[in-house]
Amino acid sequence: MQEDSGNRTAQATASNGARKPASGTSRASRGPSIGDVAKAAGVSSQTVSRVSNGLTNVEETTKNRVLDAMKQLGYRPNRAARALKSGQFKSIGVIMFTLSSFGNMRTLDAIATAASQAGYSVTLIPLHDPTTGTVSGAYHRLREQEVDGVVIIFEAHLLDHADITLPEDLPAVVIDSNPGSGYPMVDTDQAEGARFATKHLLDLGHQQVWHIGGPPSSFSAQHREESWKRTLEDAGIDAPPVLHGDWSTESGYQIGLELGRNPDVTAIFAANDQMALGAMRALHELGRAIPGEVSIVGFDDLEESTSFWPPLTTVRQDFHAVGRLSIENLLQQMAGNSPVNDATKVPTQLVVRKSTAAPAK
Amino acid sequence: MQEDSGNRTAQATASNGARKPASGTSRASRGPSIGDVAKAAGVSSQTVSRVSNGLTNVEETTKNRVLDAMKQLGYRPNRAARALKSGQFKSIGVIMFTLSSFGNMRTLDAIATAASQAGYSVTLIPLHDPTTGTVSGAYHRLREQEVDGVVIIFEAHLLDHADITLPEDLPAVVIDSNPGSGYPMVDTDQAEGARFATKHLLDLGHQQVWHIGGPPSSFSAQHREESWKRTLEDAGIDAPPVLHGDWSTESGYQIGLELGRNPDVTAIFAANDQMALGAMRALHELGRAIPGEVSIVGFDDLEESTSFWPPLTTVRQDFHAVGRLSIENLLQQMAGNSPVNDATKVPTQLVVRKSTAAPAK
DNA sequence: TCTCGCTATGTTTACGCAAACATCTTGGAA
DNA sequence: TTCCAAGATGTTTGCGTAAACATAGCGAGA
Repeated sequence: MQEDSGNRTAQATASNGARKPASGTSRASRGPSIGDVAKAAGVSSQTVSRVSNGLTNVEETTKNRVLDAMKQLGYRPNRAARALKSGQFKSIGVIMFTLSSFGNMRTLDAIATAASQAGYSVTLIPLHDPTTGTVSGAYHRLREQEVDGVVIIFEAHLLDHADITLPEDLPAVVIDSNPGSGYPMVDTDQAEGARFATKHLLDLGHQQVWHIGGPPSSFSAQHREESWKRTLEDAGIDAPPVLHGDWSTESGYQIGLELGRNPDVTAIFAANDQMALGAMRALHELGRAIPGEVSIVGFDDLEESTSFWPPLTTVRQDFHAVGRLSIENLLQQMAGNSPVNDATKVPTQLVVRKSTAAPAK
Repeated sequence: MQEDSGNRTAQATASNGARKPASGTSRASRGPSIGDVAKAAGVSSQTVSRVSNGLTNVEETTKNRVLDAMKQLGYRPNRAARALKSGQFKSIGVIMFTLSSFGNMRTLDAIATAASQAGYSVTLIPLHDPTTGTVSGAYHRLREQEVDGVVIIFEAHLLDHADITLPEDLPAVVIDSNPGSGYPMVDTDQAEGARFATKHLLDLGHQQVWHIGGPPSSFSAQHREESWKRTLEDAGIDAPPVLHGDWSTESGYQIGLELGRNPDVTAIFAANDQMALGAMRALHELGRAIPGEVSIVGFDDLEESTSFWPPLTTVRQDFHAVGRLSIENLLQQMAGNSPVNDATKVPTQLVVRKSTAAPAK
């Protein structure tokens, strides 16, 4: 029912096909070209091009004739040809080590939306092995793929290790990096969020706030930790030692076990919701009431966090804004505007639920 | 240092350039072309092409000379030109309505990995508004973007509504659809997973298993529900009415409240982990012990599920395999092999944790 | 009436690459 | 020694598009 319709245009290819798929060139039954449309409409190909690009200097009737021909033939401009001619690819690359984190995913979602609204497609460049070799491979691939700009989503220490150098004329935006990276940066205001969380616990009357940190190699984690520490110090409190997890619930669980055994611990700020969840599990197992004996605050605001037991007080990140602003910045750069070198910070929001309360006296 | 090298070939363009960045064509300071490399190496461009494509019939010394020249000039092949010439784009499109679901994101991750290993890039086609217009817009964009194949990740009823018709010669694979869609399908073996979950509860001694279903429009949800029902019937049990959520924790919570008030309910199978989580929260609030009074099983196995309170017994989906197999199928099709019309089912695995136990007598 | 100047349209060309074909070299068989 | 086969390399060509450059047509002002 759908296999005998192949004889539409060409006779140049009339004799091949039947044999075997050959090297791989065969199946590209190309669609109608600008020339086919021109022939059908009885105009020159240049006129078709003008219509296709929305130029105004085409007479109404001619234009309609061309449009009809396009529709009839199902014409679609060939991006490859366009890119070759114009040197632009209308594509934005996203370099990332993993999609599997909640934040990255949401950010990517926003990036894809914003990019597609601006007429750009998004090409994924996954990097799974953070070694020099792999990253430079990705760099190469980037060049090959000829994107017009890139968004780099990963923790900047990997960037450093990787010794990645993007083509100097390639617009780039970095997410979750340090400000000194040389690229414009867009990120959640980590410091603000951590301050909100810490202050919330302090305001409830806790004398001390313990911290479950993210991996020290992560700039997000560093910023949250620094801000937590500074907030305590501003309140005249010496910060207790930090226990570092790796963002996973499991690491949060282990650290929660440790903290939970210490009766002095009444307030915990975890660097993300998953570690907070793990810690809550540990506290449950130890029989420590939340928030009766121990209060806990997370960071991220996962969709699930509202249904954790108890529902988790946390800091909401606006990943959507991060993604959107990244693209805006990138588009600016691509438009040739001065390289925007500032660090855009996206505000956070404290979401108070049931995992925090005043300490028992 | 790199701005006075423009007199390379033409004189037709000799006088432009200096003025202003103009419309937007400017910044594409194109890299070296195959011709530049050829000149530098003192060979013909065709020889460079041969080296670039790994053809064997080039003498070792020549090859090295070309390679050196490539490295020195930082040459990278231009994909657009290659695509234009060959009719292939070395790119796979992924059509999806939302990235924000756990499964989709894991699947996408696997797709990106598998595709890049095969030398393909991945282009995202986000669809946020499931109306006919939007989808057909996406279809058009697809054509424009000239991908060599597409993976469609969304619930198939949207496909139906959208009345999407992919170009008939465009290889496609559908995930989470019904087998009759006309496209090869790859999906988790939903029926098996639901059977595992239901049977697990039955085996523990529960006389009845209630079900929190996903939205009826989702094929995954349908399959899970059907299989749950069949499993009960095979055990000689009449299935109770199904309560349908929308996959969210909130909907699980609402349904959990309802089920929890019914003292007859001792075993629940939720169609995903998030609804299971919501239901558990409801049960906690109602003071019903898990698993003492009520056992509950989820579906998905989120990373977090192991730290839910109590840790959730659930059915693990192998999203990675789904993604990988999709790409494998697509590559097969693109290689011109017979259209693989079967439905590939990826096995599931029951992960028993602490949310299930034998019913109290 | 003629010419200038604008708009609508057509023609040529090059973007970078790689098939297809042409040519040159080399070594071995007759 | 002559000639040919096979491999190495060069030349031509066209993929689809859109700038750059022609040309044709038509109205307005002198």
